[in-house]
Amino acid sequence: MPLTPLRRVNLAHDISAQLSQAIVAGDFPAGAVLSEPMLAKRLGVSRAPVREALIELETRGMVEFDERGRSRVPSLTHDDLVDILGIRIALEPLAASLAARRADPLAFIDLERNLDAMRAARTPTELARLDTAFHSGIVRASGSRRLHLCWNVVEHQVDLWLAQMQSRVDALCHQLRDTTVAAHAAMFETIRSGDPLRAEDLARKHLTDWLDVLPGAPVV
Amino acid sequence: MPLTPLRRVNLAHDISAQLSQAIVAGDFPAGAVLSEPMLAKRLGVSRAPVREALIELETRGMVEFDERGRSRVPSLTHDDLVDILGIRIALEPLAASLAARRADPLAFIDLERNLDAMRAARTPTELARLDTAFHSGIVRASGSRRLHLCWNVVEHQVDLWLAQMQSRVDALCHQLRDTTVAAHAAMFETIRSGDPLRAEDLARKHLTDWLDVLPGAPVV
DNA sequence: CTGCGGTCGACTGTCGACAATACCGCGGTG
DNA sequence: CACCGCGGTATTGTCGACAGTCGACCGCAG
Repeated sequence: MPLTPLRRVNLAHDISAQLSQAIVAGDFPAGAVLSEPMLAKRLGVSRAPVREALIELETRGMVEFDERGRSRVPSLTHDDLVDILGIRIALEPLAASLAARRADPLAFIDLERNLDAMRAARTPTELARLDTAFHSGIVRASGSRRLHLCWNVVEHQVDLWLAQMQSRVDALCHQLRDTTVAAHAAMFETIRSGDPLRAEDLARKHLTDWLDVLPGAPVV
Repeated sequence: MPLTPLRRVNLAHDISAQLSQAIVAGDFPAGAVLSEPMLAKRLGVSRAPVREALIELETRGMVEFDERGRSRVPSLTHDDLVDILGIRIALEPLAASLAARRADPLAFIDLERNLDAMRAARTPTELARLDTAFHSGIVRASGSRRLHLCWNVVEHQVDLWLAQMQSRVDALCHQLRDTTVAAHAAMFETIRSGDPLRAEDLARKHLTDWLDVLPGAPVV
């Protein structure tokens, strides 16, 4: 073991992650107010780290501050969804291209493991989670810290969307499961083979396919 | 007067803006440690809002936390610059396209004013600031809140870059001034005329031009 | 019954304080 | 002379507290 002694704890970071999960899990529905004392009490900590976590989530668009400083879970509309997808179509092909150029074997392990997990996944929720994780993996494989910062925004938005349209997503995932896995596998192979242009195209195609299929499933 | 009652103050937000400016102004060079007590003392506030501002800047990549929690100004390399430009080439054409589709007259006023200011600008620093502001204006004109969140990351990176390579940037700006103004004017006209495809192309071209000119000016 | 003012509770923004920890320089020791 | 331990200092992470403010609720006058 490399014995990499852990960095000092940071409650704010943990709280941020936990809050994300809670929101995605539907614990705080769209529009819900996240009051700091309430969260602090539930988490058994003081308000300071809670505030810091909320600020972090705000810059990623996972919570919104109203004019009075209260944080709420934003509610997404169908337009928001198209908006998010547009940004993904801009960013992810770049990530795939960079990943293919970089060819980081460590990242490949992650991606491959994700593919296996996806083939074995049972519940649609699990499937959706793995789908997002795969795309995250590609961004990480790109090796661009800044692209990753941007992606953080997008990822949280996607998570939000998954939380708010769970039923639709479940249906779609079930329906598109094989297609998705095949598309991911193709992207992975192309990236591993070191073909940036084709990887870029595949990533774009994979996302625009979603754009095509979504209007057929009008959201809420 | 419309009497538009002001939202409650938030020191953290102001501090964040002021810190950005200070870093860009070269007050804190790359690698400098931004200790919370020092900043709090200089700003005449307590550490709490300073911490919150630092967290916000961290999610935008304008400061980095080391393993011990200290925040530092990141130092950018030439690779980082190419990286940033790559992301801009991914995001800004999308912004231009959306802006053309949206055609928000209010945003147009901003852009036009910026163009005028740019034509009248004297110092290269002023020119660089206006250049970034123009691109920000296009992102704002796109009307996409999420795109704006992503852009925040990029903008701060560009600011950092401007701060750290000031001499090069000054020289380039002076040299490219007319070209830049012309490109901006063309983009503005295209967006106002409501031609998304052409706006997208122009934005991409404007940025890839930079990509071409930069290797000729090796950084540092 | 309706509209108004006053009061109560809750929440945010900010502050100062405390424990824990890592760095720096110094003195002692082999 | 080199090395190790040690205290002082600075900084972070966290906490509890306080003021200001806003919304909700209630009683009262018209």
